[in-house]
Amino acid sequence: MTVGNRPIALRGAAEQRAAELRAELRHHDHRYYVLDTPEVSDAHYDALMRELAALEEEFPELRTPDSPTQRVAGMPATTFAPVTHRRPMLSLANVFDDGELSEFDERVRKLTGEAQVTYVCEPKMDGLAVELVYEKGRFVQGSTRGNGVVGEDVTANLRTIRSVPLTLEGAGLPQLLEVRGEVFLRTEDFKRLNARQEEAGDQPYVNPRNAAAGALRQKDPAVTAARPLSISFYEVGEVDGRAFATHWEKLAFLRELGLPVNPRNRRVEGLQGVHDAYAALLEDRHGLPYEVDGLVVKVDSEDLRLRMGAVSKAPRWAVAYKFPAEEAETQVEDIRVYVGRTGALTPVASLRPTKVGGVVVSRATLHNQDELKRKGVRIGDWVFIRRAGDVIPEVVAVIPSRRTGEEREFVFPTTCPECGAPTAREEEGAVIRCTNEVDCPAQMHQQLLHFASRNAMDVEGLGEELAGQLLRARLVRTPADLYRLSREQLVALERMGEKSADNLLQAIERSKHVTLRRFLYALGIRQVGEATARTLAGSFRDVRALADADVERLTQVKDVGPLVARSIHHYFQVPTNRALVEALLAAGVAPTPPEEVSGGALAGKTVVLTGELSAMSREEAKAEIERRGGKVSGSVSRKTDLVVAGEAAGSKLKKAQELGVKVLDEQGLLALLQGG
DNA sequence: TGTCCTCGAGTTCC
DNA sequence: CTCGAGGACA
Repeated sequence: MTVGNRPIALRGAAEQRAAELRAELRHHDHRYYVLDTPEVSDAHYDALMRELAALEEEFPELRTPDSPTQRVAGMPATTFAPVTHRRPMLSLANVFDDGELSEFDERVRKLTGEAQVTYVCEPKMDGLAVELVYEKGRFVQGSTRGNGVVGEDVTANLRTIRSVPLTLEGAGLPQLLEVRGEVFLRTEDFKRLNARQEEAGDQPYVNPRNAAAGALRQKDPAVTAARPLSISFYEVGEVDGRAFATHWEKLAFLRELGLPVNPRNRRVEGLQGVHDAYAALLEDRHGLPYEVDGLVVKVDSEDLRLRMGAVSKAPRWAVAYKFPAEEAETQVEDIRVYVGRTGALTPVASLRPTKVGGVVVSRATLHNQDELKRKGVRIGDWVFIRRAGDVIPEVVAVIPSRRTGEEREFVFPTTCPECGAPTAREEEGAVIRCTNEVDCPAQMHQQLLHFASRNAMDVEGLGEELAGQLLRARLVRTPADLYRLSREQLVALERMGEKSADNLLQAIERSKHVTLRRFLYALGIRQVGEATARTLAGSFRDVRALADADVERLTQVKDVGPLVARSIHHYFQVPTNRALVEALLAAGVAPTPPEEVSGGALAGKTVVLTGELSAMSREEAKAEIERRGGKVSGSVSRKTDLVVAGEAAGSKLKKAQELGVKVLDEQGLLALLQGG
């Protein structure tokens, strides 16, 4: 027996799945709209909705009037007065890739009979849609979208938004004007708000949109006022005595009235124009001061819009082209502890591999014990993860409602997982360390890698894998042993040919000629990074002199305070460290003190490099600047004399412009280096 | 004493 | 890149 041409069993399964999906979607709607505490990401919600829509497409008899697919979204809360929109506030259909966008464009052209359509592209700000009503130019009522037909009266809260004009100016104001826009939190304001939440001991918000939703739904407008919401307008609803031929005209009208309109809106021609706008926005996405989750594409001509109309919940003439999700949820399969160069124990979550922000993420750091405790992550937990731009993936929050009771609390080890030595927490410090200063294999491994790294001794070819092999084969215990390696010993290692062995030996040999600053940095003394190593090299000019210096003498060095001084002094008090230095010197490592530079072209200047340089690497540029007496620093401040901005320079360039610091491009730098 | 500026350290993926 | 904290300086 079949229904239509499908076996009944299949239909039965579909029916059951549809019921499950509906129940789940309703649950999430409640969490999201009523409780303001969503427990799944938008991407997850979208996926459920799409699955349900697909099922209903295939089995139309399953499409019930109360299905979540049949209404816009959400439900009115009980705490605010209901407002019925004069015209329903529709939501937008989503597309997720080029193919789906092309289908949209094709549909538009077919329905309108046009060969090419003009579109308006607007950044889709991640916030909440609202409608504001102006009567004779006075702001009289504001409401949320709600379910699209009935929303909530949030007039008092909207009044607290500084960029919402309470009265409109200008000649020929309409008697009645409805405007629609998005309420959102700027990224900066979001961070500040969350910092305050945490200080007050409250749960931080997962993202700016939820924070904005929370702020808008405050019963006390004073609380809303303390949360600096922003607004951007993009549509006109009901309006008296004013007709618009295009959407672009409408946006201009809004702007003339003094209503904020996004300056990134673009009017483009055809599909290609939309593609370009999308690519450009995606590129700038993280430079914008607010979160954007896609591009809204609207047919510009009002006439064409009328001819196209709307389907049940969304207009046919517009679509939201979504960016790849930067948030996802996944399960914590395990929590492991890694031991770093300084012995710091770092808990890392092993995640079920999940695609987020375009890449598959399988690990995320939990930083330290405090962080772990604050987030309350347990093994087996479902968590929100987020990866914005090039930023390292992070666990944002646990999703408590997905707990089954099977989750295990993670117990921070009291002994080092690598060497078994007891672990200890430093006074006032957040990190827990392995107390074995001498022969913890993990620390030895990391120290060896650090010693050989590019900015230290620069032993090319000595990476993660090889360092491990050398240690395991007991060919190397300290960095000094590198200088005793023979060709025979190396060739005996797995995956090590004669050519590779020779290359490595050469690299090791080359590293004997090293500057004192690199040498000091390579030792891995705690609190001594590249910058401190440089000042120490200039001040002492000899390792043994540094090793013999007492705390008082060390403190006299610029940028060295009591803590750094004690750390250096302590390092040379440990006999094995002292022995290491002597062994290195005996092996032929000959650190050279820096040349005295005086009166170079950049003497005494602080320079910051940002962006991508093409003619030289960052390291080369740094060396050239230093040779002329300049100092290269990592962050821009008022004390910075010059910022060199290469290709695709980001936040540092912006900061330089804000502070009025002199900026040069790469050409400018080259000219300066040559001239000097 | 408080504020600003830097530096060190840790980290993920390709 | 970000966080936290050391160090300089007013």
